[in-house]
Amino acid sequence: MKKSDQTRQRILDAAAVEFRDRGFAATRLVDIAERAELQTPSLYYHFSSKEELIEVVLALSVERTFGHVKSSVAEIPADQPLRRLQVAIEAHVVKSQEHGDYSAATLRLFGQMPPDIQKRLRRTQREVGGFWGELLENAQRAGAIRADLDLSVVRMLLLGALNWAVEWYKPSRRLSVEDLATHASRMVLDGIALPPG
Amino acid sequence: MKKSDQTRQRILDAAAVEFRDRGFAATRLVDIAERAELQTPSLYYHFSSKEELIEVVLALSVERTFGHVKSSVAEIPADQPLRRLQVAIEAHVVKSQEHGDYSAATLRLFGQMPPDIQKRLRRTQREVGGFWGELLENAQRAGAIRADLDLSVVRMLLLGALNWAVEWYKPSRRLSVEDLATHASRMVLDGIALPPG
DNA sequence: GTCTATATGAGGATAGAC
DNA sequence: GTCTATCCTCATATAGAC
Repeated sequence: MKKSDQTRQRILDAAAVEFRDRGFAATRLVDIAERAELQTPSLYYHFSSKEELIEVVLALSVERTFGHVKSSVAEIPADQPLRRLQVAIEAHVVKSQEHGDYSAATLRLFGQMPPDIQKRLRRTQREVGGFWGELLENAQRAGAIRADLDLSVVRMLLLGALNWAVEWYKPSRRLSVEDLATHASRMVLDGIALPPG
Repeated sequence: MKKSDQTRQRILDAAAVEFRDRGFAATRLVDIAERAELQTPSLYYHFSSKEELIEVVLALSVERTFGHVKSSVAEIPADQPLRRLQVAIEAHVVKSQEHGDYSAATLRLFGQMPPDIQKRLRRTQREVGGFWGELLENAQRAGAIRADLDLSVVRMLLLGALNWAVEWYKPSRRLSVEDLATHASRMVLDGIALPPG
């Protein structure tokens, strides 16, 4: 890796944290520069504007998590649709926590980005939505999911629960990321109520 | 209601929309003033600063939804803990959608507010958390919820799914708010998977 | 690649009339 | 209560040296 790439990475990591904590407009380039340990104008060697910075942060966030979800699911045979769903849920939780700064920044800022930025990012978002939609549809067609559920609603409730975890989860001895992921998949798939009887 | 109160309400409604769409720092007082149909300096007759405005929006948001949840749950006997939980979930969904501008603004901006504002608002947040925690604990003690679940994790996953709905749900003939609420309670309580067999 | 120095525009807040 | 006019601070972005 070239030195330039390392600096670029440092800037992005710093930007993710600052954007998450302060929001887009309130984040000053000098905050990002300080965290990345260089001077403000040096940022412009790597990025052409503050908007380009946030756009890269948001794009990386989604791509990383989704990439891991896709590859994890690919390892499970298609004839185990419920197991595929479980793996997807747990992979999503684990990976989004792994770069939680980026995930949380995306969660908070995406909806506030100017329309042109949102438009470019929505391409990936649709791809993600389509992938989860297929996972759910395949499971429902196989009779593994209740037939009377609206899967687009389920998908959004599900992703809401998972994505929101970056807002509150902090790794601890009591609750590992894997425990969190397991709780998520169990709640969504089996529910929290004890089956009657 | 005095005229002053009406204007105050118009300003708050306008502020919720603008803050939600642009974030705190990027929202200009002139945007809020235009939406509320007055001039920028007139805002200062009703509020002493931009920060006071956001703080009132955030406080109102949580109080309204939580107030409705509490009063809805109070109508259900304590010996039906699962039913109480279901009612709480559905009340939370319905009421948070009812003033969706405020809810979405809170969802996006709370974590970005300066520490002193967050601190003051956390009092109510803890109250809300405690209430949901008791709902879950009572149900678990009554044997209605799986004994091996960490209820604080369940609570946060659950509220994440519900709160995130203000980001994506739009009322339609196909899916009423009540349908959304039902889907949420069913997913959380019973899960989406068909019981085996 | 990173720096110092600076131009420039914008928005929160106040003064004071009506 | 709401207005017009204005102050003053501050942050993005650029110029240009090293």
